[in-house]
Amino acid sequence: MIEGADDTKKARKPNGDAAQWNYCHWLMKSEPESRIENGIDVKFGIEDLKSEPEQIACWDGVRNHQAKNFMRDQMRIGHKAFFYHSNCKEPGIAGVMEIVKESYVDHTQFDKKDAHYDRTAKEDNPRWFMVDVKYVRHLKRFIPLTELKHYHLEHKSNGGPLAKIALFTSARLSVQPLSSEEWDFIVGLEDAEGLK
DNA sequence: GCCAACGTTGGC
DNA sequence: GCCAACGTTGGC
Repeated sequence: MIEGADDTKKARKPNGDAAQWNYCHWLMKSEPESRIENGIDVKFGIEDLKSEPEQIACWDGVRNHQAKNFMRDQMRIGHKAFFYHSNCKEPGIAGVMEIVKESYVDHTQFDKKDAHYDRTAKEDNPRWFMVDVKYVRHLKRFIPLTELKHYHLEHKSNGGPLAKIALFTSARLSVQPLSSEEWDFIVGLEDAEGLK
């Protein structure tokens, strides 16, 4: 069978919204600084991903249905994602990773010792899914949230690729889609000088 | 540490 | 199915 041939199920769109786009660029948030949740440190920054065997890790712990649906229904092998550092001293985009395994059951939902244990999840009817990501590279420079916000506000007023970026229009979503225009604009920033 | 924004829960 | 109360996210 051809890879991804059973797309009827995986590619179905929420609410049958015909206007929904199928994305192939993503932004995924993780916390690079130590924080204890349910007695467990949830720290996982881009350096932690880089240190993993083969620089691959499962993106576990997502406990929001919209974020999960993006991973389960739309993320495909080869898609690129920004590694975003959240809830830290300097929030922003640190680097690029690649999806290397499509969605499968997030085992941590059944693990009482995990920070994101979900007592309502049942083994025969899992609620949460994850993908595997591989470190690709750091951006040539860290792109701080403040800079992205600057362009977002400017583009909202005068037009531009970041006018509707989910980072600000769906700020709390931990797995976000980006249009190709948004992606390209942000990648282009690494060669520009940061804002003073 | 504060708290605004927003997602989830549960009573009715 | 509404919506108030509550919980979480995440910038500041």
